[in-house]
Amino acid sequence: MLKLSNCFISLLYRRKLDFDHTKRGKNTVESITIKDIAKALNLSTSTVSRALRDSSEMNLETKKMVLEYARQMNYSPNPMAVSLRENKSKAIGVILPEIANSFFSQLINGVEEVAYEQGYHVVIFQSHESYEREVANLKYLASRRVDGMLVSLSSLTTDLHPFHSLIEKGMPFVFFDRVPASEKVHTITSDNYQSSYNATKHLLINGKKRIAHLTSPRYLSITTERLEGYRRALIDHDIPYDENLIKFCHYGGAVAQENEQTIRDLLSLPHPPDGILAASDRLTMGCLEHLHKNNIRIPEEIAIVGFTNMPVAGLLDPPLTAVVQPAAGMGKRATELLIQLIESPDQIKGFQHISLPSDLQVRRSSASYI
Amino acid sequence: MLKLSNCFISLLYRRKLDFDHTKRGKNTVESITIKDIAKALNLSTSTVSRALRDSSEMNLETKKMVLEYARQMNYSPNPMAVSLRENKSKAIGVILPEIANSFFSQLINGVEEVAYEQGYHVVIFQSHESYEREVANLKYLASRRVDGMLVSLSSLTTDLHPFHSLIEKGMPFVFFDRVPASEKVHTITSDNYQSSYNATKHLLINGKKRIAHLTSPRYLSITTERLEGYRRALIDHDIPYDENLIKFCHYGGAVAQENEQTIRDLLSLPHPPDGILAASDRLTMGCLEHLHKNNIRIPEEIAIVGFTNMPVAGLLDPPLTAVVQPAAGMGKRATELLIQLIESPDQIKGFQHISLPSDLQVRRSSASYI
DNA sequence: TTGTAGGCGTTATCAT
DNA sequence: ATGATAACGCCTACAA
Repeated sequence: MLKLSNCFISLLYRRKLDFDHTKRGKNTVESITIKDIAKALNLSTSTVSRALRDSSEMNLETKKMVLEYARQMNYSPNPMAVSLRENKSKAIGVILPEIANSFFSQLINGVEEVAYEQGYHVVIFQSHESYEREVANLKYLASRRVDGMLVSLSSLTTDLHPFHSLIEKGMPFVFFDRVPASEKVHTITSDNYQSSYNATKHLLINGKKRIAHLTSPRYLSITTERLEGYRRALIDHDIPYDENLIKFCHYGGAVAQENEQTIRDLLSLPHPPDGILAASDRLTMGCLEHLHKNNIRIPEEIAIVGFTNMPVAGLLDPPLTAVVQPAAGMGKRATELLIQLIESPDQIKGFQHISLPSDLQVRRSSASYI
Repeated sequence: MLKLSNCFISLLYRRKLDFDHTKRGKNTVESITIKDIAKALNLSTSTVSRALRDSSEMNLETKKMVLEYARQMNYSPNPMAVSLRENKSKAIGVILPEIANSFFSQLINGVEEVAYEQGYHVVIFQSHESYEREVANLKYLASRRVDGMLVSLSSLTTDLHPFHSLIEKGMPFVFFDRVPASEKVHTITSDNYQSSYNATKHLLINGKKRIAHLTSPRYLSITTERLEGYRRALIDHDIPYDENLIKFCHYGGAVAQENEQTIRDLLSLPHPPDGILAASDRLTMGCLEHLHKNNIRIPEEIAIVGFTNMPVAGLLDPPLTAVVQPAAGMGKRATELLIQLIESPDQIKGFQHISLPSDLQVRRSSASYI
């Protein structure tokens, strides 16, 4: 039986000097391997491996010794070797429009929470609302062999072929928020129809009669769902639906110029709106900025309700009525589902379509009495 | 010479069915390997490898054939195998307090831009201002064998040993924004002293005489630098430095309760401040919220200047005078330096300390005439 | 109970 | 010009 001394620890991560048989990456941090442990304890690598995997078919003494030594040496298995063997990377790829956005960064928080808990790491890519970059990210993540992907589509994505071809090849996918219209993918969304209905109804109840809807491109399903909620609320309150009041923004708000132009168009209508329902952070802020610039009183002349997760909504001028989506919750649910798809796909029958409730936070931008 | 038919493409990512000699991860996406190419073209793996690496010592015809086939099959090398062999992961670890924060998410944008350009991927971890989580992330990233790390310290970090021990073992590190006071690390910061000096001077010029400074814990170097700028501006304007007006927030603004209490303490001083310089998003918003709640007029009763990168600063009530840090630029510079440290450390002599200029955007919260 | 051998995908070295 | 081999670190079927 070997006696283990504490000085073992000092060997940890030593740089190997006997290292010239091949030109490897220099200046890399070297860690202890199973082979090192085996050598040190006069065992074979398989025995060490067994001990570390806590096999039952072995001498308890040996196992204890190995585990103790490994602990002292701060051993941790080389993830690259494990990945290579298992043909999985324990990594999840995330593709979304941008992270400098309250909604998406909260979403990522939810993703990370679940992922790290389950031993996955998260690799984040931004499409910046560009279809090309989205597809490039997709390819790169596939080539990096991530175990699964979470995606929120760019506002410009219409061709879903690249996604479907990966799905067919067996890559697990879950879409959230900006999901494809197709029924044949897993999706996590917030209750777009209902929250849009409620927001519109709220404006109507506050006496607004010409409510504009500023939204993302029409081929996104969140757009059509929100539009439908908006439309239904109008119908339920006997207000005519006017197509001139619906503005689809190609870049989903990412391009300031487009926002500016759209809002200007809206305000210069022969019969301009007295209320606006804006479908994203950017669109909402664009509105606010433009109304400020033109000294239009909010909500008296024009009321605003915006989809936004910004924590400062209440500190804006005026305090902003907001549809707050359960971003972190959506990230968590999506990740839970994805990991299930990765680890036990047979348990999941059919395609999941999960919808979580949003929260309408009423403030002064839509209700002058507050 | 083999003739290549287009149907090769359909083989891509096929699921291998002859796959029972060992229990591998099921349901994984299988990709084409060098071995597959070799078999298909009746070559050895070494020849294929050589062709793919564009070796000059080989038949041009063969090379062309291999490359064409690989292209058709959409071959991409298995990064796990490459990593294992090269003992490097082409991954950069990032640890920072939180991503749901304009400054940090812009910082990440900068990091990603450079990293992906250079073929690295970025793995992001949040400390959520907890020292324990920070250290746990550090260990995890080390065990994942990232090639280098970018770190912005949690507000509670005082013990830098875990970092230094990794640095000694050869792990490349670059700190940004919240950097250790030590001279013996690479750092990227904004010009904390100067921007704080300018902001304070701006308040003084606008007639404020009792300026409070709401800031992060005192052992962070950004705190001492900003404090020094503030102090110097007071001295230069013959205003006495009053310790009661300096409030260090243990959690750097992350805990709303602490912010609230701190601001309340400040306002209930026998001689309360008429101006506040707040050192972070959270602290600034905490102030704003509290002043709103108590109907204190900004800037007449109390003026505010805040360090913040929020794009909506100008839409707040009142529009907020902001010290805007070059977040994306800091991320880029940090990543460039880190990649240099990883790939050619010999080129870098001594420790780099890069400081980038901030921008003071004057709005109504500090200047009633605007 | 433990050791040996082979393989995951890639590439450098040596041999042909 | 090309092929065989070994090695990166880990795991496991099989042999001892």
